[in-house]
Amino acid sequence: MSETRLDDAINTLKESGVRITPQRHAVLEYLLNSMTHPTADEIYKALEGKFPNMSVATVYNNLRVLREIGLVRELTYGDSSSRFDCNTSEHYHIICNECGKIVDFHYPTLDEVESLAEQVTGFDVTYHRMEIYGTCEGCKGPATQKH
Amino acid sequence: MSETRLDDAINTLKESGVRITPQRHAVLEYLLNSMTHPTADEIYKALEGKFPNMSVATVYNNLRVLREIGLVRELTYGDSSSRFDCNTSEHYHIICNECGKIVDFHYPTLDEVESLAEQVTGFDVTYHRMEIYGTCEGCKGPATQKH
DNA sequence: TAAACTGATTATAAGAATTATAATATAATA
DNA sequence: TATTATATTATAATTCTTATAATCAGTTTA
Repeated sequence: MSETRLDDAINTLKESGVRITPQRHAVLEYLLNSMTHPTADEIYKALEGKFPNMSVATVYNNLRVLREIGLVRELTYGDSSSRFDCNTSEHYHIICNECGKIVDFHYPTLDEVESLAEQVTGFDVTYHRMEIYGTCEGCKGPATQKH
Repeated sequence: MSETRLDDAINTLKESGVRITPQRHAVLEYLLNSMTHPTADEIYKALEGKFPNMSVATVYNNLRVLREIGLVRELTYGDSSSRFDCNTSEHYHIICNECGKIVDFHYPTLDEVESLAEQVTGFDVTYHRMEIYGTCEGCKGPATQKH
């Protein structure tokens, strides 16, 4: 479905003079098709079958390269490891404090906040992030809590 | 200036049945008087002089206790280590991507977003976080970039 | 006051996530 | 093809955080 997005991303890579290696291509493709904001380790495990010799360092290196070009955004939630997201379509996240589930939440982009922040602080604003925390329906249940 | 806030916080500790040890008191006081959202290590280094025998684990333990009571909020920004904040007055943060500087940014709480999120997702919302990212005035300068 | 109990601190080790290093391999260019 | 530059791999090192066990301090009870 998102062939265009992948092509666009690869064009961006080419324009940046970054080589498109099989591993790099796979990391990018996996991120584009993934809706779950994976961690580096999850990406590594997912591509292990296709690239049995791939190192975890390669995943981190490629994520860094993709982030530097602006194709990928690194997000740190409460848990220990970073999560990675292709920052194409704007949306927010709501996160369950009990089970860690992450659900997309569509809401108009808070442009007003950004522009006011620029005026007040003198920063050049590039983006913002917002997460909502709470308890998901599954974890709200009577005695069925945690773990 | 913020004697009242410290007293309030200590009362909360007492009501929760948590012992008020010198180390715990010091961590709490440091956080209340600090405007910089320090990391655990920064707190440790700041109190090292007063408590030469204090362990880093003590700082982490106390931060966890204070967080569980609700006196302290743990924030994970882009960098590697968590930062801690006394979540008394509601405000947002704007963060410089170049130098990591964090500036408070006052804006009306986004209650509307929370209530809409509850309706749409079925979560029980407890709180939200929003951070704005950009380049601060100091880092915007001509060739004076990074580090 | 003494003894017992609970919780806190310390020192240390262990764990996990990420980054750095050096050697090898691959791709691009002349 | 030869040369050069970049990527990958394997491994080690760092950093942040948590777990463990022993010691210590404060509180309660007899």
